[in-house]
Amino acid sequence: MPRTSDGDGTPVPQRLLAAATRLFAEQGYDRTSVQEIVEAAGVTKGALYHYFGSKDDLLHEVYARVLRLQQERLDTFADADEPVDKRLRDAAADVVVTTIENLDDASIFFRSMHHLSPEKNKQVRAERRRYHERFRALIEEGQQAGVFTKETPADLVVDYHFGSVHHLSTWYRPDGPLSPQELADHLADLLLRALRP
Amino acid sequence: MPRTSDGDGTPVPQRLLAAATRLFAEQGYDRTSVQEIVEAAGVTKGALYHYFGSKDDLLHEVYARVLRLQQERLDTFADADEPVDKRLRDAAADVVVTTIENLDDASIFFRSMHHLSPEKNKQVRAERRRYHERFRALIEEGQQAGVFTKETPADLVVDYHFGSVHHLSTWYRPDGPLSPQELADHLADLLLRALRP
DNA sequence: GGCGCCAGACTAACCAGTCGGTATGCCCGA
DNA sequence: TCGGGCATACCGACTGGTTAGTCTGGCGCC
Repeated sequence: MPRTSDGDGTPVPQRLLAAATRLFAEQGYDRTSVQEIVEAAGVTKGALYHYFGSKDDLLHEVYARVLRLQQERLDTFADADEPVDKRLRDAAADVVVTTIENLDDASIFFRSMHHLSPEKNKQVRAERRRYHERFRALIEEGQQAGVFTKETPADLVVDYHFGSVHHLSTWYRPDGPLSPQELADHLADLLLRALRP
Repeated sequence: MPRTSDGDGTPVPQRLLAAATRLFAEQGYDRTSVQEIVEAAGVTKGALYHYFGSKDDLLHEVYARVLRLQQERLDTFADADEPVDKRLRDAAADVVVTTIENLDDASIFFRSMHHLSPEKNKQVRAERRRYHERFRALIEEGQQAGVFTKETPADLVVDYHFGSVHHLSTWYRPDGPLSPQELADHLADLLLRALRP
């Protein structure tokens, strides 16, 4: 009964995406063969190339999914009806929690950018920039309002914080002493303290 | 006259290392063929395998060089005869400058760890940990002395800062408005402000 | 009877590492 | 001072294995 799914109920494209995400995170993009992916998803190459144009395409889909999710969440927090320092704090903490919940995505995101074709890379960078700008705007708003110090350019602060978020996939261990939320609170504290006038 | 160097004066092993560093940073480890490396260095495979055991070995050498340099510099700053907040500030700013001066090394470092053989990976991690501990000790010393807040565990602060340093290779552009030193000062400021009690 | 969905053999390209061979300088005995 | 043995430094063709992507065909639903 071949009809976009079998065995378990999830559709083939999603199974492929899930398998690819896990394998890319574990072994890296180049070290993962298309053969491995299709075996992990319980299908064959025919299926993969039916739904995706190339291996590169598969990677691009992973990026698209992550970007969409993060942007949505940021918008939610940034648009909330709260004082700017609370909005920033919530957004900063949320991105940490979300990243931890999708650690595979995160390690792929930063480690495999250069495997995307130039045009897809450009596209991802553009979306990434939008995200960055939104976050920066939040900080600038606080700086104008006098809630945050103006000593450090907002751009730098954003990169400082996201550097640490990016780094999470390198050192965070689920069996560590801190829950994702506790960790997120700490990191958000660091950011907010660094912004204190 | 083949005798460890020719054309320019630099010895062949160093030429190979330099070529490999550049290419690994530009294209990633897997995307760089041994053939490309030897061509960039102006030799052939015979030469490469004469000096290095494997492609993996070459990568390991890059890591060894970076680790040695960073550890040396950290030790210098941490052992200085200065108050703890100045020592931390200097160390934190120096690692930024050094990283910018060797951006290729930095992007390889975090992007290609998983390409090292398991045992070499372990070795690199161990050395990395030593570095981390030294830095953490500095922060803990300040916390004990009451110069830094104890609100955030020292470990976390270290990862927070190095996350941003790591991230540098992603967004830093030499033609940007800030000199490496200015940027380093800003990032060190952020760290110190986040640690203010 | 056609179309979406997929299987799996096949191909053309590439790549790390090997290996037999060559060239050069150095040491040491005669 | 000569020469021959030996080590170091390197060359480049070759091999065995792997890989992304193609293509032909078949199965079942509408």
